[in-house]
Amino acid sequence: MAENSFQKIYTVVRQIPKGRVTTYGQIAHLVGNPRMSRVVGYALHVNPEPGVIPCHRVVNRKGELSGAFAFGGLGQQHLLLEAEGIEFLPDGRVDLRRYMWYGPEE
DNA sequence: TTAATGACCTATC
DNA sequence: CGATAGGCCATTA
Repeated sequence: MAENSFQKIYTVVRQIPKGRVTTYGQIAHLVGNPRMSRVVGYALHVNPEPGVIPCHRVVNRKGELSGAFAFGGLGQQHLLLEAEGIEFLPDGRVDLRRYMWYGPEE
């Protein structure tokens, strides 16, 4: 099935521990294709199962969340991440140095 | 099947 | 340091 790639991405995103964030490139790396970063964004864009897939824990390389949020907006993103204990920098980004999730190894 | 698009990343000017 | 260009992969039309 062509959705295999998507399924893998959703699985990885679902495995993200609470109170932690990761980047599209990192997810792509966990999926097995470090260059699938764009496809990762596309997979979350369609977001076939909102509420099940914590897209708010997926940020870009800078630590910023994508402008198009399928959950309800950046406001929801801010609340969700804050509710998980994540602090936001004055720039509106997340501190990847502390909350960057490097994989199921933890 | 070909062409175009995209919630990205990296390199260069 | 900030902005621009190109590249990579999969999905959709």
